[in-house]
Amino acid sequence: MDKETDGILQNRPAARDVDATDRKILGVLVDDATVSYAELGDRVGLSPPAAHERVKRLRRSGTIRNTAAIIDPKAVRKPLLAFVHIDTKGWGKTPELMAISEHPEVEEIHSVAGDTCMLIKVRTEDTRALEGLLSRLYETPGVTSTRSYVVLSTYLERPVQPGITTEWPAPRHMAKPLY
Amino acid sequence: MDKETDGILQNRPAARDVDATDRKILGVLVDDATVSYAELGDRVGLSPPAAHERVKRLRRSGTIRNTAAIIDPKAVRKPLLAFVHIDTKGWGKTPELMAISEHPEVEEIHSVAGDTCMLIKVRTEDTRALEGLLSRLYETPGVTSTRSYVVLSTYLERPVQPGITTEWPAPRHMAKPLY
DNA sequence: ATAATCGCCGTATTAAATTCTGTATCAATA
DNA sequence: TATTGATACAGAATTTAATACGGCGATTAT
Repeated sequence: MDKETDGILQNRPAARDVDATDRKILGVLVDDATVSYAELGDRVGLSPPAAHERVKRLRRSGTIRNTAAIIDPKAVRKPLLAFVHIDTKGWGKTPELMAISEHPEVEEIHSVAGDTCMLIKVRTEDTRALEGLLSRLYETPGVTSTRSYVVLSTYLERPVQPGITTEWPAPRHMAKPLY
Repeated sequence: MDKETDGILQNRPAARDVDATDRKILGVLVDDATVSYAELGDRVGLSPPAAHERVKRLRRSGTIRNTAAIIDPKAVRKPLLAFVHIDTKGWGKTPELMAISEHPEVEEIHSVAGDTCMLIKVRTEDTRALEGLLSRLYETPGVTSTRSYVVLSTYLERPVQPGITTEWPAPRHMAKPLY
């Protein structure tokens, strides 16, 4: 199918009403938006360019909001993401923190304001691997467990542009389910 | 984007796990599945054919369940559909039924088994037009209202192939929301 | 009646999808 | 360690589809 470069908020491209042919087109595209305009035209009784025109209009008018891939959540389930509080003897680049950061599962280490402990973000394949990692972490001299952590099972991570978290309304991809 | 003719239930095309690049691809396609493979490749750091291969695999493995148009329900709301019981003096092609069938809003007329009245299916733009039609119908000599009807507001009608209603499990388009 | 508009078709052109071939990389194996 | 096989990729070539364009018939407005 085509890629429409002109935005949705164009200067009002004649918002005709959705007729029977349009509904047939929508019925096809809801099922499978990867059909060619030739096949689409065949199914609804139009020539390829005519079908193309219809779809373009349906997109511009917002009747077709989007054309999106529908993802199987099970297939894209990501490994576990855990935020773990740990106690160390100090802050900064102490030997304990150096040792912790050696583990590839540890992605971030934060000094938490108003608290005497560190917060680390770790990512593992499953709970078993998470437990193994934590026990290994707690074996590090000077590191003690606070038994305070959050474990999340993420689906699909999406990059967030710097700054947009302060925008309002929220950017579209923040409002959509993360799969 | 492409149209995959080979079915999903192929003989197990190596269900590799979804890696970081796949997730990037999914992130793009969830937002907008109309991007070309060239642009998709650009965004995830692959050549167009490589991106194509990845997407093909994601489709075959079922990770990408479908690529569908997302429709604005408000834009495709259909006129009212009403099923109305009416009393007539008889069955068959009586003058009353002929008069009723003259109205273009009347799409079907049924003789109902085990009942002495008729069931007609009518379609109007809105409730106002529906009321007007009904009052006109009831003005027909020999036709009296039973004050029994059902009014539905449909979104998008989809043709149903003859016979499939007896199939099990139900065909996919029966299970999907009708917009 | 006449002009204007709209939606469509057929054709031509452009762009993208798809195929093909060679290559680098990694893993398993002799 | 060398070798084989499989995998994923890039680049070029080919096929197919998307898109632009011109003209026609029907409908609507003037």
